[in-house]
Amino acid sequence: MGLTSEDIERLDEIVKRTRPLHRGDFLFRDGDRFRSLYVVKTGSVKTFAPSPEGGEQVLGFHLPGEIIGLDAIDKDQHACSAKVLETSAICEIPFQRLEELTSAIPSLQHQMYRLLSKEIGHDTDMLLLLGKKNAEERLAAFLLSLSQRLHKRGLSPSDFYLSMSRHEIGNYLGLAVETVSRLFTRFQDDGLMRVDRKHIELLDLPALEALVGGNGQGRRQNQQR
Amino acid sequence: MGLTSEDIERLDEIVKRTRPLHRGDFLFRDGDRFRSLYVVKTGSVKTFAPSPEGGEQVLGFHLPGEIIGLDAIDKDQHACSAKVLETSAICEIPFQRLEELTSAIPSLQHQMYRLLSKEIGHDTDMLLLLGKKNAEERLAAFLLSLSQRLHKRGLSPSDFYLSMSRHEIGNYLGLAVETVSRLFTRFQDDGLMRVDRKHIELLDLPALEALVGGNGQGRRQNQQR
DNA sequence: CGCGGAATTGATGTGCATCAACTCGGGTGG
DNA sequence: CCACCCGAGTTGATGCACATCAATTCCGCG
Repeated sequence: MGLTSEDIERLDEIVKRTRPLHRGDFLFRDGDRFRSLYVVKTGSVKTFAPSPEGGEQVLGFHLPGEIIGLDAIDKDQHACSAKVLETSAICEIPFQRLEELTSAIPSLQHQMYRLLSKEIGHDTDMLLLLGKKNAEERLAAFLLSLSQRLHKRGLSPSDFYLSMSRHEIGNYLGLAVETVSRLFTRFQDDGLMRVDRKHIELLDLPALEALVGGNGQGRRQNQQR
Repeated sequence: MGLTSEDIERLDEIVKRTRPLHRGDFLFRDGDRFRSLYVVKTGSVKTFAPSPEGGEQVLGFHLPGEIIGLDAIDKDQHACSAKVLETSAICEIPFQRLEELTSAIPSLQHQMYRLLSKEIGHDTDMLLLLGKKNAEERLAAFLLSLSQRLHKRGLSPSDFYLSMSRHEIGNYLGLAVETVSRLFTRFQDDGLMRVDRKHIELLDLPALEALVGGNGQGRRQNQQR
């Protein structure tokens, strides 16, 4: 990716390692001044924004290797909160230092642009999910997303623990808790997965993929031609 | 914003002015190699992505002053298409040239980060909209968004023409065409607005704002505490 | 002037939210 | 160490918002 080992070292120097955080801890809260980006090393974090009516919208679940806080650069202030879901190790990257560094290292600047751009791409995927998919497709997509992201980090793509509640999953996917619960049992009955409390085993990845995309007749699609 | 007039001039030099484009023209298509960002000077553009089932998801409508293509930086390839909705003037900014410039001008780099970050913020708003709002709130939010963006460009915030079809609005908001149509007539009956074909007059901005946020009892909210 | 797609309007169906009741674990304090 | 409690999760019954289906009207345009 065009970074020399010397570059990496310079980047490494500005990263702060923080001691492990625990379930319920906040990385930052909605309204806080923006100072740093955060990278999950181990564990998981959820981000969420308040909605006008007093509820909240879960914006994402962040797994190892993923970065948090990019949306706050614009207003120099966080518009969402980040809460740790389980004991986690998080690195902090002071943004101002990072900006100085990216000015000096073009390839690092390019990486930053890509990172920000990728985040936009993810959001786009979620828009498609929320705008056009039915409940079944949403949950399947969610499970596959977790699976793929864990796999990328060398973890099992088919056997893992959910660090978030059904309520949080439902909120994230725009579904009621009950719907999430029912779908878990349905998927299990159909032999697609095994569910025991927080423990998930995906038994038939291809079938889940077929559910998300190919759409063996899901929702009569929202009037797309 | 920290840019000297000399900086501006340098930026200006790399911008290409293109001759006016017309309804139906593409700025780029899904799959095209990424080369440039585009800025709408006058007119409007819609971006949309194919969905697996062959339909499409409208990702956004872009008005004067707004930038298009940021999501393509990551993969160096466009993941969506951009189609001109009405006769429009569009500027093209070759991204590679821009990157060279932002390397040299820290404050310009900062602006770029902010721009990308802001885009993420917009997407976040849409996620909240699609995940938590009912049809009425979505359409009200859509109208207010147009109103505010036009106003920012010195145009009337309460009297304008829609360059997109009801179908496209519905697609964007995750609603059926018929629902959009019915809501327009309902809003009109309630004295919130006047609708004549593509011509829109917003008669009661405060009431529309109340619909979006304050929620005088919209949908019994999706189980938020 | 007549065609065809866009928009409106009405009737009907349904996916999922909501309401309600019950179960299950896991943590706590006696 | 166990009885209790309480929030999380499951399961079932019901209702509603919005999609879908079906006509009809309305321009825009050749």
